[in-house]
Amino acid sequence: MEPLYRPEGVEQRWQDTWEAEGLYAADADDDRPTYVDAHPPPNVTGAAHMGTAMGLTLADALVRWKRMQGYNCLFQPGYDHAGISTQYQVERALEAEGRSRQEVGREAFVELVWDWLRRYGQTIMGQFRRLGASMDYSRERMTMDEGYTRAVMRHFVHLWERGWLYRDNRIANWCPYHRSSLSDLELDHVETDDELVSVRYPFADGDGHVTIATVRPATILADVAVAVHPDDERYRELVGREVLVPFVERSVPVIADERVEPEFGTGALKVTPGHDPTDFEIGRAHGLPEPMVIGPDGLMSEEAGELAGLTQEEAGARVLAWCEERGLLESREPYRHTIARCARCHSRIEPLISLQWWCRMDELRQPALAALREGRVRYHPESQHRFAIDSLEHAPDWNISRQIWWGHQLPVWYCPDEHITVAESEPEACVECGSKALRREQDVLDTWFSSALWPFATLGWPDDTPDLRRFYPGDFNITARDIIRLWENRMIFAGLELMGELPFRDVIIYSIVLDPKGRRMSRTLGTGIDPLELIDEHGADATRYGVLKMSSAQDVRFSVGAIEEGRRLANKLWNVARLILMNTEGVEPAARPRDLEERWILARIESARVEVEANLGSFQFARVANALYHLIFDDFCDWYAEAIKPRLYAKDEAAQATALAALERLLKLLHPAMPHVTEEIWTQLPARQSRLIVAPWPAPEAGEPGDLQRVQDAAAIYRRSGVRIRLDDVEQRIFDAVVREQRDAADLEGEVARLQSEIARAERMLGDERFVQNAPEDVVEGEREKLARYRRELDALAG
RNA sequence: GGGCGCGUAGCUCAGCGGGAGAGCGCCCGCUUCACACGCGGGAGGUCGCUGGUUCGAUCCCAGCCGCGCCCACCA
Repeated sequence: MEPLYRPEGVEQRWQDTWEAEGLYAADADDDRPTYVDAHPPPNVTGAAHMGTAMGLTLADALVRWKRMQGYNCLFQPGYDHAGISTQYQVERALEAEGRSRQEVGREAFVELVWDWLRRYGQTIMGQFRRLGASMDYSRERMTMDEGYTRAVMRHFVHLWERGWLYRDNRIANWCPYHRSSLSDLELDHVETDDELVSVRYPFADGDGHVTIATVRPATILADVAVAVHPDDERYRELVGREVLVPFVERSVPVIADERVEPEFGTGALKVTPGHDPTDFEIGRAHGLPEPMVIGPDGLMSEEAGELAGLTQEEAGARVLAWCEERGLLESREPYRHTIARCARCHSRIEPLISLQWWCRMDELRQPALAALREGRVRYHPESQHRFAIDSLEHAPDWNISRQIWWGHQLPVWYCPDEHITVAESEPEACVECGSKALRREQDVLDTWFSSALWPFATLGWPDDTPDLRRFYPGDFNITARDIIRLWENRMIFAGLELMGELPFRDVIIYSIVLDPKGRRMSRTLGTGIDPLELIDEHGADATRYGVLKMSSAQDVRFSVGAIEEGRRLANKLWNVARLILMNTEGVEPAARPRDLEERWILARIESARVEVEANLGSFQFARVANALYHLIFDDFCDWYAEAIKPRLYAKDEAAQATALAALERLLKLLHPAMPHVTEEIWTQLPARQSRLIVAPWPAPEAGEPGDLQRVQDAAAIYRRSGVRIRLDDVEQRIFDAVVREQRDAADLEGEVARLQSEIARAERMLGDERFVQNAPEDVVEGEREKLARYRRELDALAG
């Protein structure tokens, strides 16, 4: 064994070995209790980033822990076809060759995407393996593989039969680049410098005008009304009158609607149902027409008359010029506001009316809401639980159709009379009129419509499979905060609706990893950090440890220091293992504690076991990392190992056997966090029955009462004394003796003074009736214990 | 605009009602036979600000100030 631990070859070897030996595999015939994570499937064309690495590490630590506890673990790997995102990447690649998707045609384009996936996809599972994620890679799935597609079709048909799907002309976010509608969740909102213009709308029947403000003068052409707030004194008498829309000189009514914000602009709103979501609602409420003057390409459409074909900027300029000539342009001022852009291609979003498929949320959300409110499924941390309930409660109907080509085509057919037939596979005839001239809906489903099925579609649903019976429901799901509404809540209601059972009990929301300057890590900003580079440089164990350590708060700054700490920890563990292994040849591990420090370290490891279990169980991973670090550095190495060294050199068999037993337990506790280095050391221990990855997790063990306390007292004094251990002396001492020995060399005066002042302080507090009566019992008890300890220490020093 | 969170040692962060902590960095001393990715010692802090509750507040409450993330149709 080299003195410097080098993870490079070691980690790769163990990853290969564990997988080859089937230790990651989940078996439906294995009837031990199950532990299941249907892990978030990354975008098939993506690369792992820090968030991916964090979610994966936390999940893997839990899975490894439970595997050692004897659970039949399923850690499910796979990919999401990620409709819009993937299509966008392939389109970009096409454009680089000077071609467009339209030229290629739909069928060929979809084939191209598949080719692309075969070539560039499938890289993330390599990254997952490299981090040591103990997934059952033989079960890899993709949300568009054959079986999964059947599940998606069944999902759609099921919702249709329940009467929760409908097709309607509604205003939707439209991306002119993708030529598709987008859900609200697929947008970015970007601050933009714009211009707010005020334009006069003259009364149709006389003098005077109403002034409105707009940032999009081109949409004036599609105005159908001017709206004011019903309580707005300034305009009350105008309601019911008619005004002339500039440029088109169409007469439209002034109406009253509560959606108008009297404080904004002039308090009068031009109503353009075709191009604005609020206006659309107002228009529907008042039965107004819904003309559109902007087309799917973002340019002015035929309905814009002489302005057809112009960009919105050009058209807007023409409209304003027209107004200016007639004295209708009141003002133009710079205006900064946020506008919606496509999260993928950053095109400016056009709200347009289009024919879309929708999923009604009213009934679907109810069982999920009840489950959340009753705590049958819990988000961690608690604050996210409240957010999840709130966003599910207010979720509007779900636009599930997308006008793109890559994805699950809706299982919907239309006859020439536009009757709708919904079926899992191609029907023979229209269900209403029997017509055989059916054409299939061209739209595809929102990616999340399929992702929502992940916890059970990966197990074979809609078929009744042994896997499904064994591994559903799962135990937890772990994800980033911004996915709660997109995915987590939808898995919850889909699981309840289709399986009749919640897909998991716990949802863990991990930290958002910011760059060292506190900005969001982003590939486009170049502020991302590639986990693979970290693994190459520091090792997977070190990276895992660092990620655990960083995972405490809601937003965390990336700090390479945490990963370096992990590397030092791995090295430290490696070296203390060398010390023990080099000096215990031919000895079997067995806890045979004789001296106090031996009883103490076993008790200390036991207390660490309790701490690790409690914190893994409550998903407080940073505390796990912290507990392990101090256990190893402060207690096991600096103290225990130093103390027993002479006995190891002297081939004291009881000490040797105990050291091996202690090391064994230590490795087990550390394995979920740092699996590779621990397994590597494990194989070098004598008489191994199994791999560490499947070795039994330590059972609770009773120690000698008081051991931990007594040695900690001695250690505290010893450390403060400033005297280093002299190895030849250590062998003979038991700790009470050590303390006596040290006191001559120690700064006794200072130590005694300090203890006396502490004792005085504790006595003062305990003598204060207000404290004893008012403070919580455990606090008072804590003070009593401190007082007792200080007195013991003082006695020990006094000899 | 709404929600959530954060301001503690130069940096990254723990602690969350009774002694101000860790790791890194810095200073001093150690080629001690597991480890210099180490060992021992040390310097460094009005615990963002202002009030309140309490015998006592870094910790609880309120209000400010600063920062971040998520969300959002004020034209």
